Amino acid sequence: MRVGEGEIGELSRQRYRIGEVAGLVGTTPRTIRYYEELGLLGAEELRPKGVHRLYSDTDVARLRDIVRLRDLLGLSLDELIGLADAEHARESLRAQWDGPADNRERARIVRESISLVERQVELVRSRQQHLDEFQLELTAKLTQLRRRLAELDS
Amino acid sequence: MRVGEGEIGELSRQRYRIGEVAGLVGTTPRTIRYYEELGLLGAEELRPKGVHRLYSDTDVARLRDIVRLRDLLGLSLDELIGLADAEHARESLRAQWDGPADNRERARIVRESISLVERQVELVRSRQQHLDEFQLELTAKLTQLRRRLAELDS
DNA sequence: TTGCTCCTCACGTCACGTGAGGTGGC
DNA sequence: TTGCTCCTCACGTCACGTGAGGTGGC
Repeated sequence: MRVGEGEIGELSRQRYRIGEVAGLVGTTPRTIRYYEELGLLGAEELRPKGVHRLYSDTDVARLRDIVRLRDLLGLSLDELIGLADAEHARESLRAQWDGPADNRERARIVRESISLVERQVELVRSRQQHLDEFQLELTAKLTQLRRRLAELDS
Repeated sequence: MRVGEGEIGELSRQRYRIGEVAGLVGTTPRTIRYYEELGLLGAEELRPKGVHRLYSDTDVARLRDIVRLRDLLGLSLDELIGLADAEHARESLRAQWDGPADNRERARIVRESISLVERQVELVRSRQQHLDEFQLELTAKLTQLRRRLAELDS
């Protein structure tokens, strides 16, 4: 988190306002503020009170992931904090990346990210299974009902 | 809802206590009471205050469906009320079934049930699609991370 | 009779929604 | 300068959780 920078060579250092971000990820400003309060987006960044919040592309990507985890897997925010640490790890990775070349440390961080993403994949799979079962029951119900209807119409 | 019955020929008129039901469907007594308060289980049945609640097999099946809809699709209780009316329709169907033979009315109820179940199937499908997309992104992330790790280890 | 589960308030909590009143940037 | 979006309290709401104190059935 370098301050007072303005170097050349930084592509797409786009900044978004909270309303834009909300629109991009499909949520509300209030929710984003709440997540910041909980520390879900990383350090509140010592923003002086009253000043408008600004978000980067990585912030947007992170929020999108969080919202998806929440909506698709139904995780509580407490559980989300654990999984969102994957992004935290990746950020510290990026910070490391430009620093001194400690490949051991870099590998450790990458492995940590991998295991977190693997856990997410597992959760998704489990969800899909439950949905598959549910769908089977529903279609069974449907054929049953249609059979009954056919009997009535005859 | 006949009272004071004890006829022969009624199979499995099993009655469950609220704690048993909670265990069977994977929720808590408090939640079941709350759903009854909202009318999700049909008429509160004029139960005198303080008397223990008793549930039938169909109540259990209904609750199981509600809980699944809630957990897998993330529906609000307001939305659930609409979908739970499928069960309501089926109950009135059953009531009709033993009554005078009005096949037209029966067919109407069955068609209504069908369309409600079809809506549920649609919701499930849409969920599955989103999960599929999410999983694709996650596995893409994974191969990316694994590649990076391989580079580091070399 | 003794436990265990049930009952009804009723307050607490989590994850935000919704104004109220005011300030800031294109 | 005028709107529009942003800001911070702060109270409301939805979907329950969690005791407190008491009653009921095997």
